[in-house]
Amino acid sequence: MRYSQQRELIKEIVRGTNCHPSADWIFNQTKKIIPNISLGTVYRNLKRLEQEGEINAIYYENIVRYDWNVESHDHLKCTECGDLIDVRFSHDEFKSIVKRKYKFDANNVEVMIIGTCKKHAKYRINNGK
Amino acid sequence: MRYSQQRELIKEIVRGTNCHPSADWIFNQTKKIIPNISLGTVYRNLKRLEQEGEINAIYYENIVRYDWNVESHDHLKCTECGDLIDVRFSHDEFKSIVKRKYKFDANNVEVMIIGTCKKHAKYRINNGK
DNA sequence: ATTTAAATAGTAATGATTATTATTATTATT
DNA sequence: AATAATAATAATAATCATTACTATTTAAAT
Repeated sequence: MRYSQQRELIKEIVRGTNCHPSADWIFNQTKKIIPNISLGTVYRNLKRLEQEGEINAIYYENIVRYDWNVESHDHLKCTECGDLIDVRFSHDEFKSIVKRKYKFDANNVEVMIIGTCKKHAKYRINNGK
Repeated sequence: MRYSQQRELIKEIVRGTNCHPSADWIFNQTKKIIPNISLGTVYRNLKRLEQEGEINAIYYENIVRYDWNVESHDHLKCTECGDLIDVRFSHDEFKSIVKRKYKFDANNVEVMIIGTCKKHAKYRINNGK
């Protein structure tokens, strides 16, 4: 694959944040460095970087978000602030269950846990118990 | 909520299939019974039925699919044929882990297992072992 | 039967993503 | 280093899923 400074920048931006950004967010960041970069270029390169395993794509609620973390991992999604939090579970048990019960060959397991993160536990009482 | 035959039909169609249909598929089915039904009506009612817990919405890969099964359950997605297969796991362990380690209050856990279903296991050798 | 407001049909608008195409830039070749 | 070949880009149009709008219809209360 041929070098392009656009692709390098996009990769750098995804790797430089923990916010699991959308294509549009990444586009806005790249524009600060390359003002006339095209949105299509961002989409095309994100797709390619994902196919090559350089970055990870997360599908949830009709928007693709990207993640520098290409290791197998899962996410907590906070319904209050929208944040995605990385979390790591073992999927081996799931894989063996579906293999045994459904003859299904699992390549990948994606777990999304929906709830509220600790930032919003406003009225939690900690009385030392 | 006021009765409407459109909503009843939509509910019936979702409950009558195991194919985890999209809004568009449901729209095409309803048109066979109510030819001038509007796509917007289908979307509006699907959203409402979901909010009332009458049907379930599944978010994956930029398209919402619907499911009559409102019990907590998970899915296997076959990359060969696109089929979604229902499967049931306990999520209690996940919930307690994220509560303990991240102070995250989980309402819901969604597991999507990506792989190939038994229909495509063409070259599997069963030599009796 | 008449009234009232919720639901609809039809259509336009939106938002995310993909496709198209003429131009530009990287890399290989002379 | 200049030239040629072609991959990648910018700019724009198109597409697809979904939502918003509005005049009309319809369920249900009076």
